[in-house]
Amino acid sequence: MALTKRQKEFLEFLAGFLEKRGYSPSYEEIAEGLNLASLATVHKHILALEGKHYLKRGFNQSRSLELAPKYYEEMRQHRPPAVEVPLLGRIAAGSPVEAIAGQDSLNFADFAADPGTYALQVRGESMIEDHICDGDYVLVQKSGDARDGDIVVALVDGVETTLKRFYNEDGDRVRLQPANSTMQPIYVPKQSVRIQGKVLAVLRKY
Amino acid sequence: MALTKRQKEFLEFLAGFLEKRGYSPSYEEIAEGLNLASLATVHKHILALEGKHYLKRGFNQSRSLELAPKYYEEMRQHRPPAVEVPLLGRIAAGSPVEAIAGQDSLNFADFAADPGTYALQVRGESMIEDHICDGDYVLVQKSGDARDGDIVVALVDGVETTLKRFYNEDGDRVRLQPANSTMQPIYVPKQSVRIQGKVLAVLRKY
DNA sequence: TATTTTAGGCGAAGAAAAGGGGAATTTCAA
DNA sequence: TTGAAATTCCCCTTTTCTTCGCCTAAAATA
Repeated sequence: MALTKRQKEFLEFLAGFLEKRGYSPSYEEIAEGLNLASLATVHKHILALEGKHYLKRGFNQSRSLELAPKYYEEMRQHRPPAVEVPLLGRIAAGSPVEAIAGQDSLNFADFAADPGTYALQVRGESMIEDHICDGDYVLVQKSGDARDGDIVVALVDGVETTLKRFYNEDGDRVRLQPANSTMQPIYVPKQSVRIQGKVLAVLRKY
Repeated sequence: MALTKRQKEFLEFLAGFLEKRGYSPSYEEIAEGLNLASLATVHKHILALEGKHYLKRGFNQSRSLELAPKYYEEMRQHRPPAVEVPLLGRIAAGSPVEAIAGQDSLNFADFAADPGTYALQVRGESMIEDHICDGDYVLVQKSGDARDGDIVVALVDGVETTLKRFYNEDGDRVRLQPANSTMQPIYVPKQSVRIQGKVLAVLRKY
């Protein structure tokens, strides 16, 4: 059972009211919101939408309108091309899977929410102690600056691009710290390093 | 029962309308969208497509057109829900970004391509030497069996669920190997372990 | 090749939903 | 008890769907 134009407007008004005010509107308020002169019309819309299972209500109860699950399902479908997988819980060695309260899916769209996000594939072992391995992908958000401890993509002297942890040092210098005890940190003047982005996430495919 | 050219156009228009507006178009609107002068023609198309099970509708009901499951099945290959980020190249310590030939974007849909894919958040350090850390998410593909060396979600004795590397051993036993030298491998008879899935990917958010 | 079927199309008339209104009535909770 | 809110009844207009002929071209069939 599909929605009509007006019914969709009705639901959107209701969703907005619920969202903003936290409680159900009265018929009077709905009539006002939708430019209707008669409460009978409001009532009819409610009966229709209840019949289509888009909303629930209590009979003869004031301000008892609720959006039904069907509404939310449909809104999720139509809106973002969300690629998501169910997030079932947490797993640890030797214990059953714990369920996670609240969040119940992992949405990839979150990772690419910012239009300036891009990916790089990592070469080498320079971040191995941060558990970023050869072949992993890093999702990088374009950003001109970084805070201490951020993992950044840095352009040094206009030629070398490296993946390192970023730290401010005394005397207008910065330290670019690899996460590999066999490698030395790089100390460079602030002016000769440009932060191209911060690592938001790491992705590894097997 | 295959679609004709015009019928395909019809469905595509309908899908577009539904997607954008969130409700079904009227015959009038369809006629306009497809450059038809008569509502009778629209009606005929609808009857034809209903007969072929590509859409559902309510008799005599306004704006009640819905795409049937058959439509989505058939259009699946046409619909990459493309949440993707550009993949700019490879990065290594001390060298410029190399461009990657061929692949130039990282598509998240690939990770969840199989409908049985789910995510788990990792607790603890038992896979730390495989660079899977506390808090990381693993994407798991449901699968009853595993090959030696796969990282699997295994249910042992019907109670314990663990994340381990899987190896077949002599004598109808399997070894579940943590990637942490402080922890011991588990040896169990094949019958008392059930593989719930294989880890396809690891995801870490900062 | 002649004939029938089918997809696609046009217009207009008729019928049923959907949308809307006014006013009286019932309900519920304060 | 009383007022605010929900429900009902009856009526109206507009929108939308359905049906009935009638047409052409292409495809299938005899």
